[in-house]
Amino acid sequence: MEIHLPHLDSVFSTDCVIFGFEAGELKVLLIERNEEPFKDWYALPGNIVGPDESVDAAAQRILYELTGLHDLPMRQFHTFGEVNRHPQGRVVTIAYFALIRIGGQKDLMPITQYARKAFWHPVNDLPTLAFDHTEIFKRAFKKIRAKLNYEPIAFELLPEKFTLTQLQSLYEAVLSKQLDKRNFRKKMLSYGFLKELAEKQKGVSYRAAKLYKFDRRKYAKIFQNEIAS
Amino acid sequence: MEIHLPHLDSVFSTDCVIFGFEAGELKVLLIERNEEPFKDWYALPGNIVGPDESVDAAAQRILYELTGLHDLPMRQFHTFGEVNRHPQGRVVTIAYFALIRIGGQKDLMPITQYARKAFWHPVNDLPTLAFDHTEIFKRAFKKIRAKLNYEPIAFELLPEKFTLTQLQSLYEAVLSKQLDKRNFRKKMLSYGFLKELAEKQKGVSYRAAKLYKFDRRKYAKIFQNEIAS
DNA sequence: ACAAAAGTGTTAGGTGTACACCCATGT
DNA sequence: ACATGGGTGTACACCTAACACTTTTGT
Repeated sequence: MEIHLPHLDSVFSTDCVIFGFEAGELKVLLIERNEEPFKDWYALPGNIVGPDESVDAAAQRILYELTGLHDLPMRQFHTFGEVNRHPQGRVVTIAYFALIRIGGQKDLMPITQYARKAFWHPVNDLPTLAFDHTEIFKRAFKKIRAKLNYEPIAFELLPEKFTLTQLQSLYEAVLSKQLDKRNFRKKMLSYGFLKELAEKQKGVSYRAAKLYKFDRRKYAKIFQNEIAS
Repeated sequence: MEIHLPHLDSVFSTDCVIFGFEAGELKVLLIERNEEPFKDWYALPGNIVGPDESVDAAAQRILYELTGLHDLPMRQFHTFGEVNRHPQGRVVTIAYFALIRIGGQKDLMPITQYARKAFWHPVNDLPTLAFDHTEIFKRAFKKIRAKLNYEPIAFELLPEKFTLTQLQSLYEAVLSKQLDKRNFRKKMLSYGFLKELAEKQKGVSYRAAKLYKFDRRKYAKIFQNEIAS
């Protein structure tokens, strides 16, 4: 076929909004940039998509290069297409989010020189970020707040074994509101996808709480009607 | 600043999934392509985004050029970034959907030669579409089915004045299931955002139904808490 | 013994769902 | 008069939200 695409000096990038939960606070993964533009600024991990990789694959690669994290279940949530969002030219960015356990992957370590460091920052009281990353972050935050109520994303943020109080404090942190302890427990347990373990919490100076884990298999069974589409 | 973006021979496009409701059926707006690739195929209205326009603006322009429709409230819902989705090179597409009243804008008329014609097609029993447009359509359809339950999108599809039976048959068409008439009416009216008009249906050979219209102002008042973010 | 968090039930109000008949109108 | 869709109420099951005290454990 002899027809060619128009040449446009345009590129796409991906930006990743990675959430974690630590010390009762919701946090987001930032990098300190080591390249122009916005050198020395804080930013979301993001970079240009290569010509021979899918956007989904690029998001994985770029996150790895900038933070050392790999194989996260990232989900695209919005594409930002304003003409002047990047100072050097036309860059449309496809934004992704993911939620992870901070404890599990503590080794944040940029692989390339684009980032000087990668670190967790509480979502409240974020500094101004490079590019339009503040806007991107806000949209992601809004998205996960909404999803918390109808998808089991909370368990991606918690350790594999957790107490009901930890689960509740995560909900409270994300939603920014207090919840009733009895109602919260009743409701969570009523779903039937939490598996009570024989084990208990250790190393606390008060009555140890039962540990639970999220039973993905049961969840799938319970909600298969909704998932079918 | 002397730094330049890498040159990549890549472009972005937008594709629009426009839904309409007519004769008790949900329909989608297609074009018949008049250019390679996929000349003579049916496709969603879509084309390349220009270098100096935002992606949102491009979606409006392109829809207008291919179908004659303008100023629709289009909403981005997903970006398709596979490497080989376009036979001529790397094209990432940002997909939009909108819902409109078919009656109001009957004059479908391509402005450019890219499309030979534009027409409504029932969503059930769609032919195979160009590119990955079948996949794009499916995702849009899934999205509006979900949204129907928590956003007032139904009223974008109906004429300004409608009967409760029309509203119900729209819900039934989109969700592909029967609803209980009494419960449906009770629920809709209980929201308080439907304004009962003095007027009645005309030209029917049976008891004429009351006409209602969607009161956007009341809706906003009722749901301002949810909308606030 | 005290401090700290774990754990536990009941009630009242509201919401979703199932279900069947008479009414108004045009022909 | 008849055919067609318009319009209406009740009962039961379930879910939500409000609310406070006892129990366990480590120090």
